[in-house]
Amino acid sequence: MSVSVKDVAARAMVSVGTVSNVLNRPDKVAPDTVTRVQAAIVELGFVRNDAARQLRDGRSRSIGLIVLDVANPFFTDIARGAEDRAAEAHLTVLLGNSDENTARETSYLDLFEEQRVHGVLISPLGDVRARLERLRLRGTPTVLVDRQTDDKSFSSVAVDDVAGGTLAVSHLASIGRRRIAFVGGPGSIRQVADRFIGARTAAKATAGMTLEVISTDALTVLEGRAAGQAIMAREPAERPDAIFAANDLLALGVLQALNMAGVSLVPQEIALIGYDDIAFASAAVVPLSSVRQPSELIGSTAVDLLLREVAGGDEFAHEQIVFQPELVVRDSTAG
Amino acid sequence: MSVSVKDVAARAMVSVGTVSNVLNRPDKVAPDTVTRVQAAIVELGFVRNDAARQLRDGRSRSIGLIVLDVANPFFTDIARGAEDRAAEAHLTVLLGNSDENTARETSYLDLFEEQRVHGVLISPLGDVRARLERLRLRGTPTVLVDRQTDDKSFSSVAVDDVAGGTLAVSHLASIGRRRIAFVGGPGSIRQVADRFIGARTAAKATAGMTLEVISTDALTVLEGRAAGQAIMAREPAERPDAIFAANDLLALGVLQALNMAGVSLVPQEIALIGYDDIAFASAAVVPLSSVRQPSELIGSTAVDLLLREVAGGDEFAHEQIVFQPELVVRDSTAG
DNA sequence: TCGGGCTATTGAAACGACTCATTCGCATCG
DNA sequence: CGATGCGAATGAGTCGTTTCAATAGCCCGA
Repeated sequence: MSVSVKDVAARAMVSVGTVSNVLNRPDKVAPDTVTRVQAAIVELGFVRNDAARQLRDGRSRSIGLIVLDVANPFFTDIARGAEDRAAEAHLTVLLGNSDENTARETSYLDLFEEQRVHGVLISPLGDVRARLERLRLRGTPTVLVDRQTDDKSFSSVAVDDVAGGTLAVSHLASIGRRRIAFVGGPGSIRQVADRFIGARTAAKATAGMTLEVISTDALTVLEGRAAGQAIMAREPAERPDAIFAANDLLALGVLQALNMAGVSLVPQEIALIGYDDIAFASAAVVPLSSVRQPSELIGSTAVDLLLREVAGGDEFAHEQIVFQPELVVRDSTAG
Repeated sequence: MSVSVKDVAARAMVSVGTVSNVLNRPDKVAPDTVTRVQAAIVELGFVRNDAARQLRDGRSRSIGLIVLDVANPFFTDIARGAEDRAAEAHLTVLLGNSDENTARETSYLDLFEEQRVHGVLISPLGDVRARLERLRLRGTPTVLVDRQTDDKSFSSVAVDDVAGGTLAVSHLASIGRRRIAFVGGPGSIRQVADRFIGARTAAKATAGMTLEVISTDALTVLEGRAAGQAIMAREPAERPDAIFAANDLLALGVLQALNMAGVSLVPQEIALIGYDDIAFASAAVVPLSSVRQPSELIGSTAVDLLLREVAGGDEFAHEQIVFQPELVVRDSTAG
């Protein structure tokens, strides 16, 4: 059925070893032999069988990436950064979407383990530490993405979410807002928790500021809309005068809800700021203020760290890289 | 290093064949043997090596999906639909992003071929027919996504883009617009070409309607913004009174540009309609009218067709499925 | 007690590429 | 003319799983 090195060897009248050499170290083979073998390859339409290669050297040429939500441009940007850097190292990225669901997260880890993946990049959801330790014992290193570890046992690439939260709420304070609502959840997601901590810090530092939490079940446009509707259901006096949403998807949802109410409340009545600065933020009903993270850079850096771990072996000092977020002010927090 | 069936067999004091049977047909094995083997598996932390399985049965348990742009929510939706359906059949989806770039497209096809992928779903860019024929000869069927074939030699799932184009422009006509601009490109992308054809048809059917083309190099927010700026650079009298953008990303970009100009021109001066109805369309500065496609359904249907081809063997009658698009009217074409 | 009919288990072969110790052929040198 | 050195080519063995024909063991009926 499928053409194998053996067929190529037969046709070129050389041994399989030579074919393999032509494929992998052509300089070790006499020029005319190379030509002959390559001709045979073309004539027969030979294509390497990756499974056989993988079997032989015990690991695949892919790295697994598990993100919380592919529908979130922040993560597709990370994926793109990772993919580009991986391609330079002749590696492929397998993209898994945990969808903020631990079962899916686990099932992707299972898959990656069966595939003997080169390494794993993960934006973890549940408590996967034990799992990752096991992978490491097997020789598959992990880099945590968008998350710092408490201990130093893993490499990680993250953005300082506490600082980001502070950035957002300080900004709201600076435009005179005092009754802040934090929209986000579940709190088990570390990014959400940290952004809230940062927000709380800033709130405490501001005289007369109150901070309430409106919690959501996921970081999606839909959940944001629900939160926005809950706010609009209140008496106007009971509403916050500023909202900090844990990410842009939520913020856009909130914005939709506030706008469906008819009058345009943002930013006069209610200021709104999101997080991630996805491409759509600037195109929103009211261009959205946000906290920008260097997403592609996160992805490519994660791959760099991973490759370093792969090369370094066990006795590698894990590295924790933390980027700083950046405030982006637009109309939604004007005045 | 890695634990193999052999180790499990030794520990459970059975043969490797029996371990394999426990893994694949536990009903053929005596109950207490099953228990013993499973215990050994847990104790040793055995995980199947996928490469070896693939090598054995000649193909992987993945299907390859090549899309034009992962940053476009339309395609991530398709991917999600495909992934869910594939998971039901215990298959994985490898997502490749051609980025509207034939070199990348080819390189993903190479990769999938080396991986002996189960089948390929592709939203083709260049002329890949020959390539796909070759894959088919190797036993790897293809389903074209978001594209109908001219001949009937491939299965395909598509949406009637000509109808969609007509839908959009007829709608613009119905709200009294006559000087239409079509923003889109490159024309080599079939979706773009078809939507334009549909637009032209509708334009011709409308008395006094003119249709100009403002062409772009890609279907991105950035390109859309450039097109919008080009329009704003004109004398107001020279500007169109309605814009049909080939997709929502472009439309959002155009919208940004028109809005940066300060005054809010949409929809009074210029009506705007996009295509795809991505989730962000309704959250735009001016909620965007669009033409909706059933994206997740496209993805899952494509996998269905693919599986049918895999099962059906060579003598399978290829199926062409065409969905109808649907007009979604929002503020950007109000009045 | 022997044989037939079961079920449970075995173990070797096969999948395809890669590696590496070995061999081959040839030219150069003493 | 034999020894030495060197580049080129070889081919068996390996990776881990699955398959399948063959075997082992067992019970039951004749």
